[in-house]
Formats: sequence, structure tokens, C-alpha cells
Amino acid sequence: MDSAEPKTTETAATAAEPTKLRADARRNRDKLIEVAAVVFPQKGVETSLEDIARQAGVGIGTLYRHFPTREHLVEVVYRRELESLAAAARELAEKHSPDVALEEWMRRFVGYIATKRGMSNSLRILMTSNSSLFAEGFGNMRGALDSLLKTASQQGYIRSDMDTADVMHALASIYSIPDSPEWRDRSLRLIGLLMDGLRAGK
Amino acid sequence: MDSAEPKTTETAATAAEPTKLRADARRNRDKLIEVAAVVFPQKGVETSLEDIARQAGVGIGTLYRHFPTREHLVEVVYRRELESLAAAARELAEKHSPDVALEEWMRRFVGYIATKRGMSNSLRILMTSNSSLFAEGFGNMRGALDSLLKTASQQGYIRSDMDTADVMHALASIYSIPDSPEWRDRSLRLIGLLMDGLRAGK
DNA sequence: CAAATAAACGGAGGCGCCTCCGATTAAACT
DNA sequence: AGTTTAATCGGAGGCGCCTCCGTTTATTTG
Repeated sequence: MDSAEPKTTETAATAAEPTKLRADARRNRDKLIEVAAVVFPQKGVETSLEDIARQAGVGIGTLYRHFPTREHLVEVVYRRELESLAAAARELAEKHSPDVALEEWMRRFVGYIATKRGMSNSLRILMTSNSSLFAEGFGNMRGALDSLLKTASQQGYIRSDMDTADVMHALASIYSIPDSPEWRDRSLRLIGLLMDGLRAGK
Repeated sequence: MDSAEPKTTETAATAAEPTKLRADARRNRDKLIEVAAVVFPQKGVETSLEDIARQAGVGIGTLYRHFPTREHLVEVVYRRELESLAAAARELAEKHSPDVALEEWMRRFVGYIATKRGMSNSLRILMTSNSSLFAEGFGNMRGALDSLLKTASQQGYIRSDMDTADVMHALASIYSIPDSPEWRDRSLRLIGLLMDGLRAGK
């Protein structure tokens, strides 16, 4: 029966890897991603892959089978976080008042960006070899921010004379703060400032 | 001449490293560069540095003292070749008729570019972290080509309705030929073609 | 449930990276 | 020429990369 879609109960919605994996394989794979997602932000993407395998409780061979190169692993982690960031926007919008949702989202955004510092090399290779990833990811972020802003301003929580591009610009400038131990705190303070400004002029 | 120049017998023209090195140190350093200049084009810049040290007859420690990172070594080789390419233009102009000089120079240019294939990663890192190197190098090449062309066309060896930009464009398109075993030959044939064209319409 | 099979595991092994420091040696000094 | 000094040498050692393949295990089949 080749005529139609192979009937699988899996919804393709969340777009997890479509490949069917044996139970243990899936478990190990997930564990590896989970560990990498913790370690990369802490120690940079140049961390020893053997370390990651060790912490995930699998052999180095297993890591390499799932992720043939460092970049593969980086990409998966990157994608996953990007998705969860978009999801967070929706969740926050449901559970908080619009302005709080916006602020909290921007804080997470900074947290996310922080992840990317130190990734420079691997990330740059990724960018040049696979730039669709970037376009896509960036588009999603813009969408998330857009809808948060729209809601907040329509309901009168923040001023309405700033558009998404303005705020993205502000966030981008935060990204460009030079690296330093206080980078994260400084960024979060700037977010606070930005939010005060948005609320004040409403 | 102006008063300020520190009077050293060294002409700064060739711009060798100004640092004074002990005789053995200089010897080893030069040997390393020489070997690297041969090996990089052959095996790509990802070749084992230990191999290079071995072939140069020095310990790996020595290599690392002179070139703290792979990129340092790559950069030095790159610079050196760029300089010798510019020098070649002057030499060729003296020893051959203008059109032959031009053709030969373009052939060498292709040989040089060939060197750069496979360097991609290290070279990309270099480009982003040190782009002056590129601007500079590129400018020199343009200058060299410019003067070769000018001479040849003024003396009637080639047509005069093509300017430097046109020819550089042609060379650039050669660079974009996809990698393959015949890359080099194909490129050289294209150079021949280009030269015939330049000579023909004079 | 047992046997068969295909898939996944995981670590040993070979290689390269890079650092560190005792041995070597060029150059300066007497 | 002999001594001193400071620069340089160079390889051992520790670590990470990645591959390869014998062993283990989930899943299918009877």
C-alpha cells in the first residue's frame, strides 16, 4: 500500500525528529540534548563532548552516532531553545497581564542570548553553512514579540507609539553590550528600564 | 627624507617581522613558514601541525612558540604569498613582454587562489577577526593587475576597452568554479581563453 | 515465552592539540 | 677563549576528537 501517507499516530505538529528511534535510543538522545542545553551556556560550545556524554551517562560513541559533528548538536540545542522561547510567549500571554508577560519574555530572551555568547565559532560556522536556521529563528522571535507588544498596547498597558522594530532594535543593542561578568545583570537592568519607559508614556 | 625616521639599515619595505630573533630562532621560524607554505596548499590548513613541525625538523613546542594558534601561521603564510604575488607582477613586467607578463601573472594568481581552497574554515575565522588583512591584500592585487594591464594596453599588446574591474571580475568568476579534481586545469584554460580574447580585439 | 534479528551501545585505540619545563645553545661580557 | 645569561629548543604528558567493532538489548516473529 504505497498510495497514501504512511499512517502514523504521531502528529507532525511539534516537529520532533520524524525518524523512528528505538526506545533506548530516543532516551539517550534526549538526555544528551538536555545535558548539552545546560552545559553549552555554562562552558561554551567548545566544551568537551566527552564530558557531555559522560554527564548524560552514555558512551562517546553514542553521542557521535546521534550527532555526527559538534555543529549538529549545537544546532539541535539552538532550535529547541528557539522553539521553547516562542512557546513561552504564548504561555506568558495567558498567565500574566500583558505588560508583565512582555517583560518576562524579554528577560528570558536575554537569558537565551546569553547562551549564545561564547558559541561564536561553532555558531558562525553554522550561520554560514545553514543560514535558513537563522532566518527562521529570527522570524519566529519577531512574531512572538510582535504579538506580545500588540496585546499589551491594545489593552492599554503600554504606550502605543512604539512598534516591534523599535523594541527589537532596543533588544539588539543589548546584545551588543561588550562581554563582561556583569553582562547579564546589566542587560536585565536595561530591560527594566525599557519596560518602565514603555509603561510610562502610555 | 624626513628627520624622524629611526635610522636602521633594514629597509622597512619588505616588512619582515621587526622583532629581533636569535639566529636559531629565525632559522626555525623561516623553515616552519616555508614548510607550511608547501603543505597548506596540498593538504589544506587543517593539516596536523605536528606534521609541519616534523617536516621542518623542529619540535612541536617550537612551532607553538612562534605561532600560538593555527590562524597565526595561516595568516603569515597568506601574507607572505600575497607579497610575493605583488612582487612577481613587478618582476614579470621587467622580464617579459607586457602580454606575456600579464598572462603569467594571472596563472600564478590562479595557483595562489588554489592555495586558498580548503582553507575555508581557518580563513573565515581570520576574515572576521582581522578583516584589514583582506582589504589590504585585495587592494595590492588590484594594484598589481592594474599596472600590468595598463602597460600591456598602452603598448598595444592587448585591447584597451577592458578595464581592471572587468578582468578582476573574470578572475573572480574563475574562483567560483566548483571544486573538483580538474579545477586547476580548467582555470588555467580559462586564463588562456581570456588572454586570447584580450589579444584578439586589440 | 523463546528465538531471531536488527539496532544501538560504549569504550578502547590512534591521532592531534597544546602546555610545561629541564636541557641546550646563541650571544654578551670579561 | 671561557663564563654567564637569557633566549630558545623540543618532547613528554594530559586531554579531547573521532572511528571502529564486539557486545548488549529492544523489538519482531513463530
